[in-house]
Amino acid sequence: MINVKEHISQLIAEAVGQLGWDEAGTEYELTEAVRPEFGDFTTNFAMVAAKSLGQSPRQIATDLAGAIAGLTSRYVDDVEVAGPGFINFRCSLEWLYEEIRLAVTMGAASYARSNLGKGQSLLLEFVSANPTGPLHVGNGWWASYGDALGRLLRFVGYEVSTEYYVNDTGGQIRQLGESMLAVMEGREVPEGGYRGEYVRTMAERYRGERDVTAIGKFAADEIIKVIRLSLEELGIEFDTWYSQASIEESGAVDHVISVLERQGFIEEVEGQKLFLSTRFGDSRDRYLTKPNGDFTYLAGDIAYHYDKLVVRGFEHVIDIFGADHQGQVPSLFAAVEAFGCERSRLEILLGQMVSLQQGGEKVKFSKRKGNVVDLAELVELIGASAVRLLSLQSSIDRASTIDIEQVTTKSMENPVYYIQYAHARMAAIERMRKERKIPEPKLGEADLTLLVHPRELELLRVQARLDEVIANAAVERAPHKLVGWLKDFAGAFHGFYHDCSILGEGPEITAARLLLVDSSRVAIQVVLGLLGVHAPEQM
RNA sequence: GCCCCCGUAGCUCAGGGGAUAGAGCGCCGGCCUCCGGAGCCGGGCGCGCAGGUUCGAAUCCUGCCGGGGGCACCA
Repeated sequence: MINVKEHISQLIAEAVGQLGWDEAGTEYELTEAVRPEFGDFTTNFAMVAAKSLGQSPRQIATDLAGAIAGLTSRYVDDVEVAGPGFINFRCSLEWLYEEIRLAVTMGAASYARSNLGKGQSLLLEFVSANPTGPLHVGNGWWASYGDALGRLLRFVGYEVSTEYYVNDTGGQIRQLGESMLAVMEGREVPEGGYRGEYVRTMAERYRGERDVTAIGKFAADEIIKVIRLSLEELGIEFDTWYSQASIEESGAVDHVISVLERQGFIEEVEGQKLFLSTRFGDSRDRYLTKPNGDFTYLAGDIAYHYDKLVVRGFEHVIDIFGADHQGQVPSLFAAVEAFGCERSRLEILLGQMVSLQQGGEKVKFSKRKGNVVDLAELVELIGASAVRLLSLQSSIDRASTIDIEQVTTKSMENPVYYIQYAHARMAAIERMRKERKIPEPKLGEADLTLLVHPRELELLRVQARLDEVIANAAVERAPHKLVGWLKDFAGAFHGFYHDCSILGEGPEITAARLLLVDSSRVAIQVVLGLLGVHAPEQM
């Protein structure tokens, strides 16, 4: 079994050689044709090489197409020049049937896998919301993104660990403790404190000492349990939960500061440690300690990254931040460089802000009751699959607005049903096959060349794109491209299902179509799995 | 003031150097004696503005306009 595109690339290389052109380094593209009359694949070779060959694109294309046509190929039926100098390849349908064989023999566990990552170890940190309250819908959006990205990178051959960095120390936790103490003593919650219902609930359950630090720790631990649970309900589990407090207690922060000091990147200013991050392109130097001697947040974060890159030694580290944290990006990169790591080993992905509205009205992410801003509530309402697919539809580079009303009441706007329905139909066909006692088709016996209906071919074409879609989504850290593929694929399947009777047109065509359905099912399961969306047997 | 992201159809968003820019929703019409109609088919003078690079720009560069987010010894 071969990859047609590689095959065509070889033909091009061979033809170029025959023509005596020295164009080995030409960065041309070989892409799927955008329209049927352009064949199956297209290359822009002639346009790209025009300058260095000193000939017109049309002339180059004509010569090259002629040379390629002289080569024998099992897959390429026809080569022609079109437009400004495109070379279009028309292929026999065999390459599409190969896709069925691949999918059916490999199954959902290995079909479309690759080894782009070459086993590189990678730490993916995401969500990391402060344990001062339950997760809101916005957290869930990025959580789905991070989880899908992790699955995707694992699928293409990275050795991925996922991690949640727990900010279980510092001012916000103290604030949380003070808010709870105030509730317990019947006082007004202090300015800037936490006043959600959950604070009251925890206060009622607390039995320990009336000490702000102890209470804060208790509360953070309780909230982490809640967070963990709502993530699990979304289908997300982390390999590790990494405690900020533990880093500070272990002396790792002191250690990393001494590392920076030895390199001469720390200056003492009135007893405070100042990291000279401007030397590494930051817009200002950053304090690592406060006047009272406490570490700043950045100090802990630097120690945390030192731990990831140096102590634990991950080859590559990805952080997913909200755009509201972009300010810390230059400082972190400065620190990474200062403690002696290649900048490129750290990758920070910024998700643009997620906001909520309810029937046109903006809704604040307040922790008050009433609005469905709580992630767990939304998951309960529309299900994990719907939440995940909804959040994975668009790029994280775009600030998105979630309309609670639209998402919850007019759920037809959610493509999850359309996509899952395609899978449920595939499963239904299999049930019907058994019910009608139609024999299970065998790859070696069935005649796949019976699959010539435009709907069948369209379905296979979409499926054949999957490799590239996955690779692209992984490289661009863009799992939403998988959703785009799913929509196309589900659409192609529904069209096929509508126009082609699978079980009713005689045993030969039935066998071929059943294999096509099997193949489709493998493909869709792979992608649903990457997104963490359930593939239902029936709906 | 400086930095990051985004302006694509009425709305929500894909496409991010290639040949005629797409989908969903909404709106208007069709399609079930037949494997699930949560489906299928048809209906669309839309890339914020102005320059530039290129054989070719929605896509890359510059400027402007508009929206979001940053610019802490907070987290």
